[in-house]
Parts: sequence; structure tokens; C-alpha cells
Amino acid sequence: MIDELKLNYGHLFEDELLQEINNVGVFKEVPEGFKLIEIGSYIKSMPLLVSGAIKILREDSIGDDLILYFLERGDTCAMTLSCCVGQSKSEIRAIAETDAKLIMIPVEKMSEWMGKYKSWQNFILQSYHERMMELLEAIDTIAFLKMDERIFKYLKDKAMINSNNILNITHQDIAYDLHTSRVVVSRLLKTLENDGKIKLHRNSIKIISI
Amino acid sequence: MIDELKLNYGHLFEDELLQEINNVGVFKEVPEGFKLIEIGSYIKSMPLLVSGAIKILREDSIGDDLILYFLERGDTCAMTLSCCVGQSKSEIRAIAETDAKLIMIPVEKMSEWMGKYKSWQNFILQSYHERMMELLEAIDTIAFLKMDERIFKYLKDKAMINSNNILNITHQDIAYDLHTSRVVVSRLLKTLENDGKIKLHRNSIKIISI
DNA sequence: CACTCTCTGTAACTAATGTTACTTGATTTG
DNA sequence: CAAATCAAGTAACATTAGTTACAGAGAGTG
Repeated sequence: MIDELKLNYGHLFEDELLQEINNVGVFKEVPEGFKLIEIGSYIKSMPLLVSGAIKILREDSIGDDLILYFLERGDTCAMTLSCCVGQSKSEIRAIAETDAKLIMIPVEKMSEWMGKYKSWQNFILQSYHERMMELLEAIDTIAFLKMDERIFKYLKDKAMINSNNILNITHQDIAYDLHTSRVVVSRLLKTLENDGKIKLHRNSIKIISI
Repeated sequence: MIDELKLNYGHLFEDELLQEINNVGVFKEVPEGFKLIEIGSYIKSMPLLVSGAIKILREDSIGDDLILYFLERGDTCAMTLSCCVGQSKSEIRAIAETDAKLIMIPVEKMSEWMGKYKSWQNFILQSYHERMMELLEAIDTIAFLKMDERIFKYLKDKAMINSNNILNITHQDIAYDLHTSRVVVSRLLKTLENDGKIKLHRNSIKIISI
């Protein structure tokens, strides 16, 4: 584990802390689609993402989802931090967007290291900052963009995360993430195609204009 | 200042820290409507809210606002924390919702005390947690509620903040905060009145059903 | 191949929200 | 008091998004 740790977090943490992480952290490998955190569950460990991507979702009153943002390599889940601090249940759902590798840190260590390692303190504060910015961006997207723009942004974000401008995804999948209906997505995707921004195929979409 | 400080933060911080706050903090009293933070500005001090309320707003690409949440007595602005950590410009606007009293803490102290006082560390983390939850609630409101529900929620929140179920506010004011148009607000307020939930007057609205 | 299932396209309609334009009544100001 | 300004009501219309219903095109299976 220490190699992957050094690769992704070596520039952030001192050797002593890296060693501690190596000692208490549990390495975890999950497949695409794996549900890492469910709404209402208690959090016992915080994840450091080593490779892959994670999709963070919010749920409405009848159980339908809405995507908030993606986490990437080098990120941690601020909601987890937040829940540990508040001793509360998770307010979000986390699903592996791709196959992913994580290092799980027991929550007690999180606050122990806060006092002990300045670099850890900075990392935690920086993570909060980044997640806060992601939430603001999510608000901008939902509040200020029209559905066709939201769909196009979603496709571009997903292409970025997957490092691939061909997405294997159905219209229904998009509808779930954007909290709208499949028919609306199909309609708007078709106009995006007519505008030359994407190319549609069965089970896949190619992003043309970035 | 020490009295107001003890009253609002005495249960959170030890005497030594209270004394430090008293020494370096600058007491500030601002009138309703005072602009405390502007988007794009750099933050030099973080505010501890002693009395009153503060409205936090997000701006769209053409300069129109959208309310995110209110801060109350005992709160601090996590965006400020966030901006200090990230060394970045403010992403939000903060306006005094009522007359307000604040204690301004120089940003250097914020991180200095993080290492020095466990209670301060908890306070900062707890603040992040709370603001994160507020942002999630803002997302729920924008993404999952219809405009009439958003208006009614806004009125109830504002009544709560002002401890008064009669609000001195115009339809245009509401439209600005909710990022919609005056005509839409007037229309939906009228239906809320017909449903017996509120009573409309010129320049004021009375909340009937809570 | 016949059957089934999933995915996509599309029409037709409804609902929600936004826009423009005009009116009326209240309040302020010269 | 007359004029000007502001807040609110409302009609008419446009646009965006959501809903229902159905048809047809792959793709896999027995």
C-alpha cells in the first residue's frame, strides 16, 4: 500500500504520517457501481481516494437522486469528515463511478492527527474548502443553467472523469443523475446532436465539441 | 466586548481563548443591509456573529443573486474560513439581514488557534459541518421544491430569523433573493393568500400558517 | 427465425415558470 | 394639491420542462 500512498499523498504528508496511514489504513478496492456510502448510514471510516472516481448524490423525498459532484484521485469525502464531526448520519450517497482504490482511515485517527500533524490539518481544511466549492458549483448548475446546458456539462464532466470522450451510458442513466425524465433527456440530446456538439449511438454518446 | 463574547461563545471556548479573542478581535456593529462581504473580495478577517442575522448569497453570470442561507447568533462564516485556507477570493456575498454585532478575528489567528486550542478546532470543524448542511438544504430547496413552496419556505425562514411573523418586504425583494421575477412572486403569493397561508399588505406580508 | 427486452425517437399534451405590458392604488415629493 | 414614483394585480403570451403513449430499432436467447 505504501507505494500507492506515496504516489498520491507523498507531496502532502510527512513520512511519519504516511507511515501511520500505512499502519492503520485499510486498503479497499471496489468495482464500478459499488455503493460506498448510503444515506442515513453511520460513518466509521474516512476514505482517501487513490485511483478511480466516486459520484456523490443527494436524494429527494421520494428517493430519486441528484448528482452533486465527482471525487477524483487525491480527494477525500468531506461529507464523511462532516459526519464524523457532527456524529450524524450520512446526508449523501457515494457510488464508485469507475473501479476505484481507497484507503480507509478509522475516524478516531482523523481528529487525533488534526492535533498532531499540521499537514493533516491543512489537508482536512483544504478538503472542506474544495467540497464547499463543489457544492457551490452544483448550486450554480442547478439554479442557473437550463436543462440542455446541464446535460452537456454533465457529459463533459463525465468525459473528463473517465478520460474518454465516448461515454457508455443510456439516456435513462443521465435522467436519474440529473433528476429529470428520460424523455426530456432524449429530446435535448437530440438537439445537442443537431447542433454538432455530440454524436448519439445506442448505449453510448460521443462528445465532439469541448 | 468580553461580556457579549462570554454570553455567546462562553460554553464553547475556554477562558484563555476567550481572553485571546477579546485581545485581538475587533468589535463591529453594522446596520441592516450592510454589505459585509462582496464576491471577488479577499478576506482579511473572519467574523463571529454575536447578534443579528446575515444573509448569504450566490451570484449568477449576469450579476443576479440567489439566497443560500442565513447565519445567526453564534455562527461564523465557513466561506470565510474556506477562503482563508484556499487563499482565494470570496465566492459569496454576505449582507446584514438585521442590525448585527460581530467580532472580527484576523485570519492568522484562525490557523494559529487551530493548533493551540482543541475547542477552537472543534468550533471550526463544526462550523464547516453546519455550513455544509446549509448548502445541502439550499440544494434541496432549489432542486426539489416548486417555486410556490420555495417562496413559502423563504417567508417562514425569514420570519424565524426576525422572530416576527410580519415581514416588511416587497415582492421584488423576494424575487431578487429567489432568482425569479416579481410577477411570478406576486402570482404565487396571491395563491398562498387564497390558501389562507399568508396575508398580503403593501410592503408587508403576514405569515398565518406555520 | 421468433420472441423478448431494452433503448431510443417522437408526437401530443399539461404544468410550471418566465416575459411583456398595462392598470390601479398608495406614498412621497416638489 | 399635482406630479411623480413605487408596489401590487393581472391578462396574455412564450418558453421550458415534465408526462403519457406508442412505434421502431438493436441485441440477445431459445
